[in-house]
Amino acid sequence: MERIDKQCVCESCEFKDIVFRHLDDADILELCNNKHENYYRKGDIIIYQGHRITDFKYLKRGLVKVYRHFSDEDEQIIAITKPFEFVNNIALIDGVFYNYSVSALEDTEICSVNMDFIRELLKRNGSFAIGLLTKMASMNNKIISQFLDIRRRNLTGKVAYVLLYFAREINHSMIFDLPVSRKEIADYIGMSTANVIRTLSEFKNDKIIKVYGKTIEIVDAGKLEMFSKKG
Amino acid sequence: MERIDKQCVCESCEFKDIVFRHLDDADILELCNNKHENYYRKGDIIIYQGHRITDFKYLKRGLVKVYRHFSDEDEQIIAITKPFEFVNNIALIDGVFYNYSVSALEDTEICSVNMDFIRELLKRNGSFAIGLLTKMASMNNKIISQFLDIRRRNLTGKVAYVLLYFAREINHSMIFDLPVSRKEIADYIGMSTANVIRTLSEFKNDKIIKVYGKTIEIVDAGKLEMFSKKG
DNA sequence: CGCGGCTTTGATGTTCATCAAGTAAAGTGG
DNA sequence: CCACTTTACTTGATGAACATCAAAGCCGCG
Repeated sequence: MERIDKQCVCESCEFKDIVFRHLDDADILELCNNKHENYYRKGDIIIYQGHRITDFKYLKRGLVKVYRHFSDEDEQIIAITKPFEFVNNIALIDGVFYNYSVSALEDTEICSVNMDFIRELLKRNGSFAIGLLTKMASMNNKIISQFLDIRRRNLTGKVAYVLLYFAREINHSMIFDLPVSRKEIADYIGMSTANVIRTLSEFKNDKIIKVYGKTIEIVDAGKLEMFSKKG
Repeated sequence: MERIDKQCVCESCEFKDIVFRHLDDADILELCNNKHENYYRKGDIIIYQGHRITDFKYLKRGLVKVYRHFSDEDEQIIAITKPFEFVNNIALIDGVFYNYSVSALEDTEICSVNMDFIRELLKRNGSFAIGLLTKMASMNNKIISQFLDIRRRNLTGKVAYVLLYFAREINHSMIFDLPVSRKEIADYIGMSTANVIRTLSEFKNDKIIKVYGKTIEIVDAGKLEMFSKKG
């Protein structure tokens, strides 16, 4: 109980600055002893839809997709997010279950903190509560905003939009490896797989992008932007 | 400052049980003095997209639509919610603006509490923070869930879904007045106005619903359910 | 080397948006 | 209260956008 751990890794964690900024040293130390890190390989399922929520989880490294099954083999992708963007939507009430799954699109590191401890922290540390509220509100705003962005576009615009999203938000480069299959892009934007592929081929033929399997190079970002704006 | 107000209306407010449950009497009293209630007529705009967020607002009575403009005359409806379901997605950071508007679909009563005071309460009262977090998480889950529900259906299923939503969640009756125009239903489900009307007409011809202007009676909820399930 | 999954492309038909024209309803000013 | 204007609603016809189906190519993996 009185164990002093000078090497507490949470001290230097980037996430500390985002949500745990206002914890004092003692709390950080306790957090360190309460949290556990889990590593997932590409394709592993991190959170199962229908399971009970017991931990507060956030993404430290890697890339995940958040999605909902609605029948065998059929799924809708809610979000594809990178580190420090995803935290689970803790409902904080007993007896609440995940209504989505989360899986790793790349090798991924997840930090879990027991919900009871989070609840305790919230109770005694208001600044922490504000930080967490802010984080959750911002995540939800992003998700809803992206839903609307995608919904108002047509097929061409949707595909252009996600390409730009992957390039700018996820990979920060105009040449990148697609983190998902063609079918997953379709599940993301709510279109059929065949038409997603067709649209990519058209972009390729029009020399707007270059495609090497999973690798995409955006040649003419301006034109993509134009399509994304409504075309 | 020392004013004792035995008649504090917040004491008996239903919303107190939802979010402000864990405030002590002194805080409730202070809340009472910090909050102000606003009344809106049907059609009034309560929150303007683009305006700075200064208050925590929640819906006490009435019905509102939450929506985003993306060009003149064009809007997307994010949610139609009833009392105690809507609270604004407080971002709690300075310099943050609403990225949606809220307007009254019926005569509506909104309670506003200055954000600084909410921030103060969050800081010193963890149970309050947990309640607010829970409320926000649940609201966002509902919105996202409904988005997915609507997206995976075709035109007929979407219209059937919203009719059942209005009947069950909003009006608690199989005969009710539509709180929105046909165009707004279209903006809600992301289809064209003409096709929403066409679908309603088909339901009417098939004797699944009866339509008297804005009044709808669901005659065969089972068939609507069937269409809503995917048909 | 052969199997299975992902990808690609074409052909076909369905679903849906759009346009247009007309009707009902609701607000507005005299 | 009525004529007028405007806005909401309705319906049909047309074409565009998109899903679906099917067949074939590619690619990784055992």
